[in-house]
Amino acid sequence: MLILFLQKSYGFLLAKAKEEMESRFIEKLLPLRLDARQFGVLQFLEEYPNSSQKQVGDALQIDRTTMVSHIDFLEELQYVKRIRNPKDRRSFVVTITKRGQEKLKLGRSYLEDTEMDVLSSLTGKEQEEFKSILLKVWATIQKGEEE
Amino acid sequence: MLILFLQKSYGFLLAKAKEEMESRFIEKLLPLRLDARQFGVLQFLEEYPNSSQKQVGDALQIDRTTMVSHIDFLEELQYVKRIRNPKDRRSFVVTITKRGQEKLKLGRSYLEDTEMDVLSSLTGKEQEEFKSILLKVWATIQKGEEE
DNA sequence: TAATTTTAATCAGTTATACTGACTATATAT
DNA sequence: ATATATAGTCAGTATAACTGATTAAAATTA
Repeated sequence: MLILFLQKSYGFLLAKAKEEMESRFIEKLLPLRLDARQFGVLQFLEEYPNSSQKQVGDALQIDRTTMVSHIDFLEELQYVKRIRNPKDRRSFVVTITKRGQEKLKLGRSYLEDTEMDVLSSLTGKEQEEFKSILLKVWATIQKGEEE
Repeated sequence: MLILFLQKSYGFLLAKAKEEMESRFIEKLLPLRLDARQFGVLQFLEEYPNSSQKQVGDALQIDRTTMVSHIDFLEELQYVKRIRNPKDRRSFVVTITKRGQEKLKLGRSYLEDTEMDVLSSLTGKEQEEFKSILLKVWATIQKGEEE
């Protein structure tokens, strides 16, 4: 198939790379019964332990009602626990369990495997450049969101 | 907010860049009454005129029943026309109309504007590298799909 | 201190989107 | 001539996130 306008656009190429990365990752996550979003929630909770549902949602841009379902789900799998925050009894302190940490560790290795598969055609130097470019773009996006 | 594991992952950064690109593009497309997917269909039809719904769907990975809705929608806006293919009366030849071409042209300029906005923090050289890296990744993905 | 407003989480119901599977009409293969 | 495969359609389903109302608790204000 000839090169299309679409295939010369950053937007299209980004979307394709993202889809490929995500679909491969989701497939690897399947046995852990997690999707990419839920993996993200777990990872956030490990790095920012005892966050509230609101804090997780704000950081990962997940709607409050959607957060309820995610935490319900993760709690059912015993990957996290809700504990009432004694300092603010409206909110929960959400903690990742031992089991959750184990799954998360596996998930991280799956993510790294996926990334290396999808980026296998790039040289080490290109991979570095790619990361640094993506970080620059991310910084722009972050700046835009502050306003 | 400190850098998270997530923010060091290609998958996460790709997803964020893609989301930002897409949401800004969708917003710009709003007055044309198109979303990114429908824009893609129009662009494909301009480059591969007289494709069938199946051919568009195969190229852009859109399900056959979803293609029906997209073409219904585009036809209602008079951006495309369905004409029975006399050589195979099961299928349609889908053609982009004059009006569709005008909207498409506008859409392309919006896409280029969006891309330049999102990638504004990159130098010209970095933008080139980014494109060439994304094309390499795309080639890998394509190869994987052939099998 | 009492009354008011704001906030975190929840829940029922809605919306958007794409999908499954059955069906029609036509074409291809046996 | 019969059987099988294909393009497109449609009704109904699944999924996922969202809207708006509600509860309980906290913060603000009077």
